Amino acid sequence: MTVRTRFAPSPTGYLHIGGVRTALFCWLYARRFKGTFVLRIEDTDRERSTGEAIQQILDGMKWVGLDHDEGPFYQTQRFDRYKAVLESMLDQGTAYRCYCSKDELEQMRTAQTARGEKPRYDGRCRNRTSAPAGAPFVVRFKNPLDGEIVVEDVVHGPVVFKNAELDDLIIARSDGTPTYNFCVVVDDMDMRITHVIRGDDHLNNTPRQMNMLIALQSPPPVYAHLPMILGSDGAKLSKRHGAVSVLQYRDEGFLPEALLNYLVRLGWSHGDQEIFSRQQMLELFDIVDVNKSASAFNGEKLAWLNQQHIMRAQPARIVEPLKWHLQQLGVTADSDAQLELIVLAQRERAKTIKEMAANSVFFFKAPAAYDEKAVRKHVNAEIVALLRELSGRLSTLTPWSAEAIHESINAFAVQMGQSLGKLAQPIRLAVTGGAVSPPIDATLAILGQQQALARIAAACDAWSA
RNA sequence: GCUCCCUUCGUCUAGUGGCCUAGGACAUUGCCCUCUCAAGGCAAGUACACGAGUUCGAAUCUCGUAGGGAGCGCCA
Repeated sequence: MTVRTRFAPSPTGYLHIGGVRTALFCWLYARRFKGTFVLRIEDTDRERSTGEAIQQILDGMKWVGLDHDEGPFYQTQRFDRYKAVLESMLDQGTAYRCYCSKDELEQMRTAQTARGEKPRYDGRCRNRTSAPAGAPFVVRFKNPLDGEIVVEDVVHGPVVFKNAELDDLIIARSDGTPTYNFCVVVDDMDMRITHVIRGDDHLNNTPRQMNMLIALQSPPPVYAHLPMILGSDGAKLSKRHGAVSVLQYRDEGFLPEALLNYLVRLGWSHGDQEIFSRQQMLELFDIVDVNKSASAFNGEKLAWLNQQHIMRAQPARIVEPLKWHLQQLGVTADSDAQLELIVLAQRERAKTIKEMAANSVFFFKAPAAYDEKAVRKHVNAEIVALLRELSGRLSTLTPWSAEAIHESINAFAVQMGQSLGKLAQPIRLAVTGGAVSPPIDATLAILGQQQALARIAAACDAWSA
């Protein structure tokens, strides 16, 4: 039997972290076992589903690189099929028409709640023989009255439900449209899904779905209910901490591989290993290693992982996103070769590509001003004189490489009886305007001889005035 | 309220009866390295929710308690 998994978001909002984690586990499991990953859009709620949300989900999935083999399938395009299954269930007596009004149901529920019972449908239309002519009705699934149904969940182990606890759920509304739990069952059956991997907020739906599958004489799939992801405060994920569109992480300068690495470690681990490439996740992931408890989202660890991935990536990999972030800051960079050098120089001092871009603007724009506090600390007349002299030497330096620059400055410092630090900081101020940058030799090398010398000269002039 | 699920450092986790005076990672603090900032290295503090039981021995098994979460819609 080949593995078939599915990710089935409902397009009522953007694709967020929780959704991506679910998708990731489905995708990983399918890929790991050479199976098929199906994407299905659950858009039966026409009120809340939007085309924009669908596009967002597709874009998000694409960005993180979770590619599907089949789909996307849309439930709204399968209504005929649902209708057919509905009819056959009615015919076979595994479903029945219920004529109870919403008011009647509401009364029933309040009465039950008042008695301290779980609100549920009491099955009063279950054995109805006469149908009120022309009255509106819903269709309910005829759930078994007694016995037990056990969900053999891969992450939770066996979970037992008494059928008596389950009521007859509505599978078609009075307007004839099918409801979620029913569509899921028909879809999973039709799409021959072998492993249903989803959030554990669905665990309570599972026994009903299994009962329907049994009624349809279709063997239930394997279930794996994933623990939830909580916000950083331990409460439900909200916009404050993570429940934003996954695409926002792209815009904040995160690498998709870092995000996936972070997410895969929420509820899953492989010994003490923290950093996983996409390839390693694929080789090591198994749903049976997933743990049961919910986990809190931690942005700091995500940021750390992001930096780790930035540092490990081929510099060329970072060039495109870096360009994009620079563009956002009004800088157009065209030399990929130079950008690769910038990545090399900056990657251990930026947690995100956005931050890297912000730290790198000076390579493209001469400083408009100099950090006053730093100038006071590092610059005086003597230093300016030294810089002018050093500048003269650097003007004849060839090749203009980091090594050569380092040697030249070092030799000059020794000759003048100065420490390298005494000289490096003022040079840094002159060329960047601030007190922080990559090593001064690399910084000057990337800047280019002409630009570096021009900036030093300009600074000396400014500081002499 | 009822049903179901969950419970190891602040956070993510290792751990499946003796290797645990509980390991790793993020974060925090200190030190080292050092031209700045980082990165890196080293070190420190911090956890088995609680209570019974089983056992020679329990973070690991059982039961109870507490706390947290989910579900109980003509939403998905």
